[in-house]
Amino acid sequence: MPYLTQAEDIRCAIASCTQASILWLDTEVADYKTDTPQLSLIQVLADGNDLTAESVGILDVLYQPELADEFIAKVMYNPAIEKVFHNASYDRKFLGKHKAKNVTCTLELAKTIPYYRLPVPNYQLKTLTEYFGICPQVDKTEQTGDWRKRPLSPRQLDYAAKDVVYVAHLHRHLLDLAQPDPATEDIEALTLRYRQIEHRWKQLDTEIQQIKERLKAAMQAQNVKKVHGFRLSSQNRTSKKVAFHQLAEVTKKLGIELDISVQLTKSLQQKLGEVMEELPVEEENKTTWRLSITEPEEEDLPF
DNA sequence: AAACTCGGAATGTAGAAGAT
DNA sequence: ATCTTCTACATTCCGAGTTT
Repeated sequence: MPYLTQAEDIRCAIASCTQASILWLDTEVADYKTDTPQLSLIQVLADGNDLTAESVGILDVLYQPELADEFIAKVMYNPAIEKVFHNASYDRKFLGKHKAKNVTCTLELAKTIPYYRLPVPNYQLKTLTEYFGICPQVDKTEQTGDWRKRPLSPRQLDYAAKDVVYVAHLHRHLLDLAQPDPATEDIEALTLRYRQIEHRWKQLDTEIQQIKERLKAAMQAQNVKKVHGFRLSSQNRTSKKVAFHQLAEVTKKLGIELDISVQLTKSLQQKLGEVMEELPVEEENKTTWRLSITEPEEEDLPF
């Protein structure tokens, strides 16, 4: 794997990055626990056909932050290049913040996939990598290592390179599980599948529902605040209201500018009657869709 | 029957704080 | 270094009443 420390080599690598349409990335940070964390490495994988640790570029920017800035300006700010990270919000802090464009996060992507398709206890890179069989056993001990010391140990470089490779493979797997295009969905198949699992679902759903209610009531009655994994909490809500005419009167008297509009419900509109015409009423139209499902016909019960 | 409305409850979300 | 959890706030959902 190319481990680059010389400025000209790194510049060259950045230049070739700008030619890519998609990059898989990871970073390592020195002094991450202090209030002055510093970018140590930028690991880049540019070739989608060669997802191996040997093709990962490791850019050592710890003592040459101007090269990191160059990377940020030329790659991170460029909306034409898709940048894929795991937990991108963290790396973003060091790589361009909100000005970074076209950033994809495999953590966020994984979270959008429903549990039944991706049944994992958490979305750590280690967990997902092992779940998809990308690597049978991921060693994370280097993660909290010292990324300021130089030279870096072979173990550290190996870890740094592998992490990006995992991200790239994971990205592939997640895209395979992504939502199908509504335009080409098989509606017939979906309705059939719905009827198939409807019965089982209702049984489980109603039971879960009832268990939750019983637990809530029982914990309240027996004053149990928590039992392993279940927590009962309460919150008070206080809301305040004033009669409309009083609010209008006071604000007018004191000349208070309130930029508020009032929802004109059907009944209000009736009360206002013709006065409606004289008001600068703001209209907003929106269409909402809802799916209603009726009991299946007796004949075609699927069970 | 079906389509609207509405309000409160349920659920989602962003960002900070906390935990290995 | 990477997530998970927490909290305040926003958005969506859903049942029920009303109208078409």
